[in-house]
Amino acid sequence: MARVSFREQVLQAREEAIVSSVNRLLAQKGYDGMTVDEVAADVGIAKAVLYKHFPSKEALAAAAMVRVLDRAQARLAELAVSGMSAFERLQAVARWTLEVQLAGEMPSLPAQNSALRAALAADAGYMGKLLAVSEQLGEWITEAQARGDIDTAIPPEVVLYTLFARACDPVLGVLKASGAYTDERIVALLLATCFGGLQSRATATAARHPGRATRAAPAR
Amino acid sequence: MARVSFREQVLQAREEAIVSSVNRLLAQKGYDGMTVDEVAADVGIAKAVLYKHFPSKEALAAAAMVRVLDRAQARLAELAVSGMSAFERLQAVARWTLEVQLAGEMPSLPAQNSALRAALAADAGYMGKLLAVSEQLGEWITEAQARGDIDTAIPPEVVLYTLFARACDPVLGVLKASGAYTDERIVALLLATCFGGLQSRATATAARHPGRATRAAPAR
DNA sequence: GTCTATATAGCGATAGAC
DNA sequence: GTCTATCGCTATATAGAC
Repeated sequence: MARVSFREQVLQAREEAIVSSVNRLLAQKGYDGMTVDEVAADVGIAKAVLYKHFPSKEALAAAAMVRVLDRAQARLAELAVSGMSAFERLQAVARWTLEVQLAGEMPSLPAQNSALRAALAADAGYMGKLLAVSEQLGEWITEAQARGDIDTAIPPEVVLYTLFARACDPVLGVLKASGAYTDERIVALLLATCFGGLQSRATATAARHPGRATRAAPAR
Repeated sequence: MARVSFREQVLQAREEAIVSSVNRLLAQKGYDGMTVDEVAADVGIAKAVLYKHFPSKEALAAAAMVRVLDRAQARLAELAVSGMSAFERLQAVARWTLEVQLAGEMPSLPAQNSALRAALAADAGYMGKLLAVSEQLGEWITEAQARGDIDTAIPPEVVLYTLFARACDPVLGVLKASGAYTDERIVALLLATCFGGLQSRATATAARHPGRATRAAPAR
């Protein structure tokens, strides 16, 4: 039957608490900076207990990534029935990732760490979620391109990677640390640079006509 | 006198070899992934000798960063007398950083590592170079904005940070690893997304007229 | 089942031999 | 002056007490 014992509920609640701590610590200090002792102390349990739930530090990171992908999927599901255009949905997703980052809840993993990346690639749950999210976004990207809202000269997967990269763009942290901008303004600025680029619209339009060379190098 | 002994020349040459190795290893494995033993082995000297030249691993990283900033400064000096517009010079700088990254010669430091960041902030050579490069770029940015080539709604320092961030954009590594693009095309694509944004020009122009909401959120 | 205490290993940094 | 050998510390992971 589907009956879940009280004991199992307690265990699951603690697991959630662990993943939540890992998520925040990964956002604050990154993977290499986070220690397992710290996680145990933050959750309020002994390290040995932590290892009863998760077999390794890599598994902890994977669990945190799965949770953030779960949340992303939930946000995608909301947007799917929102009546927004594909382009607006993509912007809304980008905005959401920036807000998660501002809230200090976006786990950051090192770009290059062969052991960790191998562990993540071997995690079926992580890879499945990542694929599902990527496919949904890919659909919206091609739709936005078909409607003429996203530059068709950019391959869809490059658009996808660009959006993923913006979800952990260090510029947000720098702007936040400078203290010169409100959170709202930071989000607006980063969305503008991501979707609109640095170039002014006037220049971009003028560059469409041959004879001038001020436009950014075309994506051949 | 300015006479430099043969011995000192040898020491300086070795120092250059050390920094060169550190630079490449930082680009390959990142700061946390790089070990001092590895550096010594790569240079072909004993670790103790390494510590005669540089007092710590952090100092090694700082030296590598100073060297890359030196090279950036040299490139800026070339561009300053090139006859290009400010906007074109900024694009040329961005292109150069992408090419350095493609060549596997862009050292990558962790975004969050208090000890390392403190050491870098305390390094006068590093901070001086960083300031000099930033100021030169800042001049070009404001000039490009005055000429209407860069969006004036974006504060100059945000443009600066965006360019710095593109110099270590992980998207380049992903595209390179996919093997689906030539180096030239990768550079073209990343320059296009950075300066031109994801949005198509047609949509961007249409959005200038009120009544539609397809443009990226304006930078208020 | 939970915690204390420890095993094990890797890395930054150094002392001492030649 | 250069290298071998090692120290000391930290962090992941585990065994055994209660």
